[in-house]
Amino acid sequence: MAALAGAVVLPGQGQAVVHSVSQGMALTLREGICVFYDLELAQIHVLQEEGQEKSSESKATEKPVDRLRMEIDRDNDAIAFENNIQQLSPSEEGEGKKLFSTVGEKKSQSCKASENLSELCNESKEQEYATASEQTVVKNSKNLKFQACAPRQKKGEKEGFSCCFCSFTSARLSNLKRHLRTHSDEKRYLCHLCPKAFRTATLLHNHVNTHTGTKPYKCSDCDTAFVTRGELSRHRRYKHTLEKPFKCTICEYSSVEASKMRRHIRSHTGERPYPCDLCSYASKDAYKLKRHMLTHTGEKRYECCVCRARFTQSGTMKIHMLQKHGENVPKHQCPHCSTLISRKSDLGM
DNA sequence: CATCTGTAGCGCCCCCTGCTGGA
DNA sequence: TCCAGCAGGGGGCGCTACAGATG
Ligand SMILES: [Zn+2]
Ligand SMILES: [Zn+2]
Ligand SMILES: [Zn+2]
Ligand SMILES: [Zn+2]
Ligand SMILES: [Zn+2]
Repeated sequence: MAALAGAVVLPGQGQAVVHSVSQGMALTLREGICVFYDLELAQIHVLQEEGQEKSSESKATEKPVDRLRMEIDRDNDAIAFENNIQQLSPSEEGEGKKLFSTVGEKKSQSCKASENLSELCNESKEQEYATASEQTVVKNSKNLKFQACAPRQKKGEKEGFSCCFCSFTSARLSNLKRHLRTHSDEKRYLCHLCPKAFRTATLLHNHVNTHTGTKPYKCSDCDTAFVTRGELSRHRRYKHTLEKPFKCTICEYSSVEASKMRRHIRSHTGERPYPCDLCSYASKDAYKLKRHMLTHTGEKRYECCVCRARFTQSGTMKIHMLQKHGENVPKHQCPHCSTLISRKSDLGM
């Protein structure tokens, strides 16, 4: 298809990573379709804030903040555990705006903070490394607190158990208990191949599989395999079922992933949540900002394997390959004369 | 309780496209 | 005119974190 000049295989393109493409199979997305409603300002604002927060987080990559938040978390734990579970009236999500609203309220909680834990955890903590299959317990004083945290089911209202740290509610006590762990920094499942730690055995198992290359979930339609079921499911939607649950209400665009829809929505709103620290540029997309940063550093990650010329973007190098080193590279012919132009964009004048 | 199953989200990288300005 | 720089919109995947439901 398309693929300018066909699928030209570029011999070892510099440092570019070549991803294998897969193909696929069939499966049904059970749930309905999530519609992105017309830019309700409120929601957009939520998104925006979230985006900014994220951008600063991601580009900062420093830990100080996280450490700070972790400490705050610890304190909260200490305090909040007494108050414990509360009954909250959920009733949050409206039906349709669902996605946006969930997105909006999602990040909330300081749950995040507990995520960069692995790095902190693995430093000291006498960890007895677990084998791939089994796991050992890392001593963590926090456990005790949790044990003491006896959830109480409030009277009347909606029955269910609510978390006192966030808006989470569950009809099952067991799920609430499990949820509570997300507010702690405890990660008792240790990888024996790297310093990472996880909260659940499944998580560790999946992680270890990424080390070993074990991919239990094979696509029946194309032989591509994945570490998790979710990856396989997504792959099938992309390659085989073509299900795109997320629909834009402003245009015809639809996507397989919610994050793609959010990215797309920004093309409508013009929102640019990822500002550059060094200039006035701001991006709608985190990766675009990263790419932009290369213009400040001068880094040229892509090298032509033939002439060693270096380029800032993989696409630019690819074009270079075609124009300079490609045989029978189709040139674009000017519709008005017989001139052959190597670049379509140069046809414009 | 552990486990299965499915989703949410972030990140990474690629693709293609189109414009721009200097050589 | 050529060509590299560089931004916009989007596809596809890697991996982690969780929630609902079950045994
Ligand atoms: Zn497949
Ligand atoms: Zn590991
Ligand atoms: Zn749209
Ligand atoms: Zn900049
Ligand atoms: Zn070259």
